[in-house]
Amino acid sequence: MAVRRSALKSGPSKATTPAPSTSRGATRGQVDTAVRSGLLTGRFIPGKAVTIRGLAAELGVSPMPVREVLQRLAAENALEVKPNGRIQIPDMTRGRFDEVLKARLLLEPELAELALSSLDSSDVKALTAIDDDIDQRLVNGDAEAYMRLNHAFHFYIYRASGSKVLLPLIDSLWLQFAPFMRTVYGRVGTANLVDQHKEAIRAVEQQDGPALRAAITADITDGMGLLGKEILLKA
Amino acid sequence: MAVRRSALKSGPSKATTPAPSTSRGATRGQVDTAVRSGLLTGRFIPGKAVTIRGLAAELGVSPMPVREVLQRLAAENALEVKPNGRIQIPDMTRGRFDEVLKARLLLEPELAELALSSLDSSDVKALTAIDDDIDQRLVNGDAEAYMRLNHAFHFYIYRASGSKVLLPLIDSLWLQFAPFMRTVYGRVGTANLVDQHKEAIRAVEQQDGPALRAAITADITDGMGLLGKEILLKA
DNA sequence: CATGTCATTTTGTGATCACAAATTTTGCAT
DNA sequence: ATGCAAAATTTGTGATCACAAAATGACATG
Repeated sequence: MAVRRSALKSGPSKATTPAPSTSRGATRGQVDTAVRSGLLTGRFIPGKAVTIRGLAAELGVSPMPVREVLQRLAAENALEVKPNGRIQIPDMTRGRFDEVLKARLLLEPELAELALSSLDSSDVKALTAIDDDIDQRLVNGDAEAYMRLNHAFHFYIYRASGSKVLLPLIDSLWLQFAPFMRTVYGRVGTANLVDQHKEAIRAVEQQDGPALRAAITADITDGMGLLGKEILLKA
Repeated sequence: MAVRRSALKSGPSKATTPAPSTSRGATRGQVDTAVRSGLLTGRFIPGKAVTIRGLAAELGVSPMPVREVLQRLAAENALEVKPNGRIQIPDMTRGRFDEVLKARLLLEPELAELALSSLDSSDVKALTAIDDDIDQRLVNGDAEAYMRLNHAFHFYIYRASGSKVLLPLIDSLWLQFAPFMRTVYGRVGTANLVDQHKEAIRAVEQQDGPALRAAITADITDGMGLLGKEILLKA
């Protein structure tokens, strides 16, 4: 049989270890990071099933840590456990989409404004670097890299807030809409995507709360509202 | 050794089975329901450790389903996995409290208004029944029953929305603040608690969206804002 | 009486197994 | 070919085990 395309381990096995690699929950952390980043970059297709043994084999670990990670992600509504126990990437529906959009608009501008005072000029530089990278990827049509960097941009801001409550909620939202957005980019491409990142960066520079809030709001509306609704109308 | 006080299996083993009891994830569903309701009624004390084997023994099941449920609840920030792997009820801090309050005020009025059109006169009756029950428990000082009923009141409304996104987020928030609120009620009692439930019911009767939103907002502010902040200032 | 050290116990983690349910494939009859 | 039943496979679940790390308690030493 032909080698099945792996949804994980994309690049040449990058040795990045955001999760503890040698301490208590080593393997679980590794699996968690792998699946999460896979979801956020759209390497999982909505509706497709995810099997414990399959993932375990792909990652070269035993089924145990995979079981726990999948349960964990199911609790965050990033995965769906069907009544027969099968686990799959949830399909996006119009209602779900509207709710995610609404929740994002409620929470993300709030957290961005909360983080504003913790961001200084060095952060502006970092954000600018990410945004420049994004512009590069957009013209190249590299949807996966775009999604990863767009996530990095937003969460660079949000994480600065030091939030322990709002941030996980937003995390859950991104995990829910990311796989669907990937399919959207697959249809319309990434070349003519627009974002409000430069406005956001300027707002950070000037420590302008309302402006940052407006930029994030506009960015969400542009990114999700315009594209997503159009696609979903066909369902 | 003396019989240790069990945090679960409170009453005379009520045969309520909200989760599937005979199908695929039977035991896991049972454990999940037990721990969740334990958290929501404040039978777990913040800072206290929760052990897998301990819970498994209490519930008469093997450690396996407990492991998965605890991971699941940790993903919802209802439990905290410390770096050494130990699991405990998170302590409430001032920052966390403010964030939960802020998130509740953003999400709950929104979802209530979203649910409004799905609520009819029969729901008004049900809500009134719950609220009458609450009034009874308040004077009797039954904090645990109060918490359970207050949760039932709010989520009766929220659930009517049919939400699959906002509702889980709010769920997570309640799991986070409930154990702390229980300790608050333990200090100040429940006799002089006030709520805006009757205003909420009237708003539902009249299908008045802004009024319902205002009632929920006021209820959250009264219930958490006033009491909680006072207690937390001592920390 | 305080304090550090060592043995004992507890605890989470990863692995493996057995089993039932569900899916998929196979094979046969129409 | 087409539909259908039965066999074979896959899959999630719960249980148990072995192991290392951590917490706890006992105890000796200052």
